[in-house]
Amino acid sequence: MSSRTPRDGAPTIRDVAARAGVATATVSNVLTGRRSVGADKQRLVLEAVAALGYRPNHLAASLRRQQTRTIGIVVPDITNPFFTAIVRRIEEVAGAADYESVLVDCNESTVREGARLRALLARMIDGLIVAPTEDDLAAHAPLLPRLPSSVLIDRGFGTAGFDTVAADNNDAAWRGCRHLLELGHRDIALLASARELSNIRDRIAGYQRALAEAGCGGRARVVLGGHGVESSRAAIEQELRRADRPTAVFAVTYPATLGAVKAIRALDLACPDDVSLLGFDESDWMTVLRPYVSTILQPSELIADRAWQLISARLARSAAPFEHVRLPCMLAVRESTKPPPADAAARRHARRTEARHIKGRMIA
Amino acid sequence: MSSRTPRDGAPTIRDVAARAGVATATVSNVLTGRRSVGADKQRLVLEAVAALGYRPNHLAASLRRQQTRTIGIVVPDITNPFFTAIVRRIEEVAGAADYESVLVDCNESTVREGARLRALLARMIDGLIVAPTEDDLAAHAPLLPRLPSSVLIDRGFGTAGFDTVAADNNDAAWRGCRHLLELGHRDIALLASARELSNIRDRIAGYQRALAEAGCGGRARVVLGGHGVESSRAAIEQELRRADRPTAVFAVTYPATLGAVKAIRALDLACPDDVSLLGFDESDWMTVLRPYVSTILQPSELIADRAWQLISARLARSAAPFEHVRLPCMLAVRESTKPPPADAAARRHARRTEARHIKGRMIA
DNA sequence: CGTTAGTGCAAAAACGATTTGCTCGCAAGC
DNA sequence: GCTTGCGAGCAAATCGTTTTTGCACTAACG
Repeated sequence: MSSRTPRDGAPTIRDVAARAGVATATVSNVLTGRRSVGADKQRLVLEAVAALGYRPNHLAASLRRQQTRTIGIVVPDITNPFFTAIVRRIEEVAGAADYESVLVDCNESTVREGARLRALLARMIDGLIVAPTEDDLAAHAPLLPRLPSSVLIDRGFGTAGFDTVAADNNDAAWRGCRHLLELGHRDIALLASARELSNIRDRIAGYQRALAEAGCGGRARVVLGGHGVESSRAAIEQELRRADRPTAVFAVTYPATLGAVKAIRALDLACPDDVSLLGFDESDWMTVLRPYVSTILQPSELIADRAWQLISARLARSAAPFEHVRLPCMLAVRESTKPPPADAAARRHARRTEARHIKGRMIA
Repeated sequence: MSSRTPRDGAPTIRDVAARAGVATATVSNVLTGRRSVGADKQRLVLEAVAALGYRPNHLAASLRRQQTRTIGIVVPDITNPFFTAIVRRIEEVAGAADYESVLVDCNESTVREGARLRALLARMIDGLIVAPTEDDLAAHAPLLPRLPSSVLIDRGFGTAGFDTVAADNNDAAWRGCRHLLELGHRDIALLASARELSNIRDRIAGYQRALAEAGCGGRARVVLGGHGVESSRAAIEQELRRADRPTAVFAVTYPATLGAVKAIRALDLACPDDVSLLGFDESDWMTVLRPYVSTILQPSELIADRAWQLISARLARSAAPFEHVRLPCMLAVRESTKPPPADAAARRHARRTEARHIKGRMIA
């Protein structure tokens, strides 16, 4: 009956207008509420909409309005519960604001990140929340001018020109390290992934700061284990095999934490009797693991919330100066961190006096 | 210089055409390769594209072509590693085929699922891969006619008219239960989430089938613990508190598995000495948990791959009859399943004779 | 009583691509 | 030599909305 009822079946705004006997503009106004419409026409339109089961084509609206109500979420590894939680939360709050989220998992690969970012930008997404695989987004320089309003989360803060949201990594690592120092540890190995990430750099810095304040600035042992569980395990296992093995391991990454647990298991070391372990992030399974590992908890949901807030503001054309949010972490002291074994203290003492003996006045 | 160089900066196909001195149709033909274009014009267009840094607006193309090269992925809980793996894989293979994935996490809520599905459909996505929160998609009946080519994964196979991909749940549960039976267990509790899900129903059926084959059809104990870890823990804990507690627990869900571990811990039962545990799905953390829990491994990546294949075919307008793929699971026997304790056998014997005594000939 | 402001509606112009005809040469076939 | 066919290229229509513009009509104000 109406001018066009093609096989794809979806009625258009014109069908509605025709059926209601009004202009398409009126239908649009009724539906969007941008301009007032007389009560009678309003009723006619609504009836026609209901009768036809009309649902506006979001694509056409997006094209016209030049905004898609879609954001991109780019993470290096959705398998990491820290990112899983963030993705989940962002999807939730964005969805509540009627924004769709398109997901990209780059698998910690910069080239994949570039390719997928390119594809994303062609879609005219309105905003982007990204945890980059590298610290310098300039790796994707040709894309940068095209970037919609974006928020960087967790890492990659080497590139200026974005809002950023992250845990207060420096403080978190500082507090974690202090906790170990207060227990009496002096040989604390830090197990991190890679120095190219701003969050990791901050964590290393916090660790070193705590060490320096305790007068052990020279004892920093930073072990780089890469992004995976296995590479982390291998790296820290090697460190734990040494005669002067650390009395405590501070793993500052989720995979590193699991890697450290595995290494300690593999070497048949007792935790925390032989070696203390402090981790980063959390898995439900930790609650049933003995010892229940002490860990630093990042406020992942808060990070997601703030990221969404910032993107929201930018979407509303805010031209406020870039914000750099740092959220405090929680140190959860559980069972895996205890004072170092007595013989370790003795060993340390021996080594120290020996060193004094050798280097003589040089330490003074 | 060109007719329009607005502040949003993005050059359009018209800008390219103007600069190259050709019609927009020619630019389109060069870029899409649908029709042949003379070598000279081709060069001109390509130069103009490069000079302007032109990137086609995917939105406009989608509107015209009536396809967005976007699929939706709807899962009940992305926090569950089974779904995390699937989402990750689908995003990967879809991305490789230049499809974007928009993610929806329904948090096991049907109303949220409906709302988000509605929003998704308005976007003209080309395909949908969904693991529904309920068995019957008819809960969202008004949406059904609008559904693009969709594949159901894991569950919700109560609704006809879709391709489906899942683990062979019946067989998996059968094999799991047989494993426990062969170890000598006769009191095996099945910890599941809810009967409304086809996958759960299949698992229950497989469990019951194995029991029946072993002649213990009457001993089925199905415990329903809901979707969460805590509710599962509470449910199975209650069961384990009973005097005639089961000698083995078969948790057929990822959260149920963790819940069962927690319950066993909470009751201070020894696993597998007091009670055996067989789980479903897997977490990296299991490898460091003692006992290393035996479990059923679903082929999540294969499920994702097959789902994408099916969607792919439908996107290419295949009108083949609906396919129902069932993929075999792997039973990983590790440390948490052992023969039942001797006294349990004794108890069982006692109970049986007692029952005989009471019921007399009735059993015969 | 004339002017202004305000309201409600229809028509038309975006949005930025793809696709459909149509024209124009030019070469091959009869 | 005339027609047929084909490859190239262009103008215009199209996808389905939103938004602007212009018109007609009413109410209020000077």
